[in-house]
Amino acid sequence: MAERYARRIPEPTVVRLPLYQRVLLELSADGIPTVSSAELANAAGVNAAKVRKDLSHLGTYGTPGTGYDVNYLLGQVRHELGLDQEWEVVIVGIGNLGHALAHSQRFSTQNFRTVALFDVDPAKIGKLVDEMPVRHISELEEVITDASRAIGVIACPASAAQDVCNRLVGAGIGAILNFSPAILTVALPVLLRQVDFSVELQALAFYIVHPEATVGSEAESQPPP
Amino acid sequence: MAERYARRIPEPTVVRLPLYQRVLLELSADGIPTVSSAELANAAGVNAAKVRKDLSHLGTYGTPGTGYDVNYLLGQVRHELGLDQEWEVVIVGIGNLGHALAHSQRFSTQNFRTVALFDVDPAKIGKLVDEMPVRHISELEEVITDASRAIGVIACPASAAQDVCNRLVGAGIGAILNFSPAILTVALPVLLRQVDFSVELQALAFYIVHPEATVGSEAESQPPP
DNA sequence: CATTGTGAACGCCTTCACAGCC
DNA sequence: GGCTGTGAAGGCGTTCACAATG
Repeated sequence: MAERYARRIPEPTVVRLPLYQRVLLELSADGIPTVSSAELANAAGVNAAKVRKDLSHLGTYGTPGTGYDVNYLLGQVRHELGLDQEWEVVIVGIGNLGHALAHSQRFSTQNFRTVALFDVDPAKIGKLVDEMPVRHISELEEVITDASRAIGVIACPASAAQDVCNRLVGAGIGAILNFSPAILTVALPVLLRQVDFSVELQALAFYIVHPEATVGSEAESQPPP
Repeated sequence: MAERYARRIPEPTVVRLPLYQRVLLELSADGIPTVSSAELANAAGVNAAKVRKDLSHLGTYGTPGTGYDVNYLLGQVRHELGLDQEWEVVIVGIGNLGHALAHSQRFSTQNFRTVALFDVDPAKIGKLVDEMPVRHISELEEVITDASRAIGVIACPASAAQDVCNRLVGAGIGAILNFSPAILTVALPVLLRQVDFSVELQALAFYIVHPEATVGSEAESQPPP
């Protein structure tokens, strides 16, 4: 089946697809054959209209009166997310966080495979983490095979992040996930996403200080009969 | 100076404030007295109009023709984020990630102070991590003093996350930062934010598979003379 | 004269609501 | 009858562009 052409999927939808995927995975494991948008919405913590609109971007996979076939929809969502192929991940910066990421089940499941660990600290190089040797960053280019389809994870201090980023880009990496609090600059064709713990913490503090600014919960509640 | 009343700040702005705060901190450390919205925007990786609109939500702190006074604006932003007071953080789940977070400089700087570590694993309890003993979750209530102003960090496996969440809410915690991939349900008055590595990874994979869906970079480029 | 603050225009996502289908 | 898919409406944040200002 060929790709449908050029439907652009809104980025908020892209970020919710992994949620749906996870819920569908559980439903599938439980042997549940179909879900309605309302059930899926409830499990994912969003509302039903959003689920239907989101899924409509992928195609017409639902059955009126019945809902969605769990396994079929799961396959479609996984295909859309590229989870039916394998992704190589390299982690740069094997401090506490890099260590945690390297161990993480979540990185290794879902067809993301950590293929290399890098650092600059001579004391760390050569050590085995999760049965993988920690290498010096300079070996980056040698280790990655299909760089344009590999994902680089930056878990080093902010001060080194831009340099690491440049090296990753230089090696032709396709996408970067940056866990450092540095604001990185990359040439446009390289994908870049940011995960920043302290931003989340500070946002929480803001909303504690400003309860009136809190936005309502998303999840749907039972409407009165 | 009393709070201005009931200006609601959009959540995208709230999330950008920590970015500005960080940039301003650096500028201040470098002894730079003023910034324009364009400079601040460039350093934060957003555009100038957004910076001005964001800051206008806090008040009228800029000077036409000059820009913003770095130290004054920094103080205002920090006040708005509640960073001029201290925040107690408890971490639940001292696996690799919890360990990393406990060690993290970022959690301890910025007036976020980790005050307790919890787990259920008897093998971990009593161990010292960062000079702090790991306690059993059952001690949660005893350890937290002003729970409503404390932030609970969930770093345990997804399977235990809802239970931990319930305990945190039961102890009267004010806000929760959830690093597990579980979708949590809480009573409304409790603030909840989610950080999910695998979602980010899957989003990156999506955009590698669908280059045409990529949204353009935010940063401003030099306009031609 | 550089730069802010902000109404207004715009674009985009969310929500509604219902026709259509099983 | 239950539920999907979707046009239309609505809401909200972003961007524009310019009058106001030190």
